[in-house]
Amino acid sequence: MTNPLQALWPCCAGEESGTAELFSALADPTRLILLWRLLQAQGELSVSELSDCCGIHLSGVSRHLAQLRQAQIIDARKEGRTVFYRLRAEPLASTLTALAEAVSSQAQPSEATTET
Amino acid sequence: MTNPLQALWPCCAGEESGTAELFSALADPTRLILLWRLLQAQGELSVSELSDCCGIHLSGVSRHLAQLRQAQIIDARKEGRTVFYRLRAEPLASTLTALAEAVSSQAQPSEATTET
DNA sequence: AGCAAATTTGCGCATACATGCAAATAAAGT
DNA sequence: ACTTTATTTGCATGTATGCGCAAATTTGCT
Repeated sequence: MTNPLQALWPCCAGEESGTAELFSALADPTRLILLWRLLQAQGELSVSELSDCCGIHLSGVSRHLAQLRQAQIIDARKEGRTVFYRLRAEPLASTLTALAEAVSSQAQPSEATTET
Repeated sequence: MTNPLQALWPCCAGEESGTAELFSALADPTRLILLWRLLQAQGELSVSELSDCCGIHLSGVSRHLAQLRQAQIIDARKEGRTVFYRLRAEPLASTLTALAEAVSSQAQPSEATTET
């Protein structure tokens, strides 16, 4: 692998580019709302609770959560007939940080970047 | 806007969720390769140069670059008949960092997470 | 067993996206 | 003017994605 960006995200089975999978999971307004809700909650929320905040059918919410879960961004815990989801900080935070550092290490034109 | 996650990414015209647009731009293996190439280059690269590293047609590369450009992740500069692209560090790096902090502030149950 | 609640899954549909190819621009060079 | 080079854009196509609705599944209650 000549491309560390591709490998930044260690999750996602045997995919070609795990990082792309991570960003795909984050690339939807509804999923961002769900993540934000989980962030606010500072803990677990059920599918029903989560579905209150986004204007789509509950089945859709369930699918979105499954997607986030598969991307290892959130965790699920089943208690009785309800399923509780919670945000999983790592390795999300570390990956984003690493990415930020990689980006800023470059185009940060300390000098010598004579543009137009 | 009750959702800071949606507003984290200030670019992208009048879109509903700029952050989702940002991640959409990053959610493709080819585009990640291009970004990595620009990172390595530590400067500008032309479309032709960029297209060497990813296995798709040059026209596709051009489209991907346009997408990254519209997402304000890269900048373009035209010199003669060639167009040079370069990575734009900000606000990408800041946004990723902010996101990482938001995420780690929560599920990191180390201590001090005394919520509101 | 029978019923109700919480969640997931199958299906169909509409829309978005990535891609290659060929044509269109744009800018030089002859 | 004609030709060559660099890049973009139109078009067609196959594939992925988000959605609602209804049915299936799982679990708890009586």
